[in-house]
Amino acid sequence: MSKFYITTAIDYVNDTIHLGHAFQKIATDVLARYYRISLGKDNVFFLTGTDEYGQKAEKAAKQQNIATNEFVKKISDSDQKEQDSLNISYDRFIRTTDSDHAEVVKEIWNKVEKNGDVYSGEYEGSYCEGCEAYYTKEDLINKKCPIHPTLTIKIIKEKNYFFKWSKYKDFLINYIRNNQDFIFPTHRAKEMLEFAKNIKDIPISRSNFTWGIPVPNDPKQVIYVWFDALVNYLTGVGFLKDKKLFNKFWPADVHILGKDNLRWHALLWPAMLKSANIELPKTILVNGFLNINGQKISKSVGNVIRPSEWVKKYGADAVRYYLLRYTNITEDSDISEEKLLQAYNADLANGLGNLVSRVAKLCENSNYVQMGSEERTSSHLIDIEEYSSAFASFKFNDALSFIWGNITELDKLINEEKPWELAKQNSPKLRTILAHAVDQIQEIAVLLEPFLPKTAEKIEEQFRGPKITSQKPLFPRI
RNA sequence: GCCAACGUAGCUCAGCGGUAGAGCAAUCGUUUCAUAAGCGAUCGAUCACAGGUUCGAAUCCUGUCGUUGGUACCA
Repeated sequence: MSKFYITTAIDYVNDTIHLGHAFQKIATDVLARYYRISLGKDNVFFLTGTDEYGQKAEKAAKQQNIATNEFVKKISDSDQKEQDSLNISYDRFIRTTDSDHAEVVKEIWNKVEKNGDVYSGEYEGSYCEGCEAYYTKEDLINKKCPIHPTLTIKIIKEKNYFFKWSKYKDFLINYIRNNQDFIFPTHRAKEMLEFAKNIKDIPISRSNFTWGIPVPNDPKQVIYVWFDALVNYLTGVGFLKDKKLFNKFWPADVHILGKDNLRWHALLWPAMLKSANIELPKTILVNGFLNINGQKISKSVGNVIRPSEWVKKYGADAVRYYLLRYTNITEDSDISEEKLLQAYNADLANGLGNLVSRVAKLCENSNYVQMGSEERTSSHLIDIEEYSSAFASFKFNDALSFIWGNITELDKLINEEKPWELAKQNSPKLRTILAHAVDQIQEIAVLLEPFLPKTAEKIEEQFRGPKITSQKPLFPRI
């Protein structure tokens, strides 16, 4: 692999992102930072952003009596602030309302249409005016909407443009079967294969609201949000604007997304790309959801926490650490502030922070001078098998366990060699032990870079030499 | 209802056919360079439950229960 293009899901702007979204952003950021080290900074592109069109956004804006474009900007800005608080190192924060995006969406629409995959049709469905949404017959209870049982369900016909999704049924099934790496974890691929068997054409335009990108040559219709949103992955790397950038980075190496929108990424997106004659992304990584204290994160439960709230209390690196160390990215995980605190004290304060303190103080007390502190060749260190294989299979918790194993080992070694006694005896062995300890600390710092960028930087600075001095604790005990 | 994943010590997870593992928490001991930190030891699991296959099953098969996801136009 010579380049790495990774994307997060773009978050829908009906509300600011919470810790659940942060989980995905942090994982993506760790991968981006890891590949920047191993492939070089210029060979990685990291895209994230906000998904802003659609009826829900329009409705939410109306409720708050704000112009829709102002409303979505407000949420998008606060999403970006949340990501920044976590030190997410995106190369572009895309908004689907960005002007270059609309151009790309229209271009894709035209390509798909030219390929004969767009046709005008009529969508007929059971419509609830309370929800402003269609229901399938199975969803209805006694032929009534489950949320508005007093209203009558109307059979509404809407003229729409349809995408010939069904045309790509066999292609999709074969593609998923023949490319085992396409959907990760693999049991999600099975889910998609089941669904693909019954794939039908879908309407990709709407006429009952206006907040969207207009259909080319038919301004009465707007493009369906998913058709618009997925295309952001092309816009983000300069599909029309910057051919050089696009050719370098496309196809995407990893799309990371929540399990709730897998279908669109695993089935609709590849069909759209195939129709437009554009190469398909390599891997779709499905992340699980976070629960807090065993409960779903939701407004109605009242347990929504913004990432920045935890960052304020514990620091970005602590939140990043906790969220990836005690979870499994592909599965649902349960988190709590109490467990975060436990991890903070046990691993960051007592483990990493204390080790850094004790080695620094030992160096300071013995007037240790770091000789020939040449730049660490980070990319070499990152080739450590146990570490890199964890990244290859997206096992962030394993990579972190490996680093903490190194921390424990160094602590043990210091206990055994007792450098403070060697200092009293003026033993020549002291220098050797300290040199080894400093070397190990530097290695640990490199391995930490993707996960705890700020902390790694502080450690690298502190141990660069020639003189190494004791500094304020990295993670004061709480 | 149907399809699928998951269910291993209080917690987070590893093991996926050959005498139950790690880290955290708890308890005890020990060191003093360090953030009342470190290190060692102990405690702690009929591997969801019930059958089956096998010389042997946490590991394969069947069923039951529980959790979660999907079951199309919802971001």
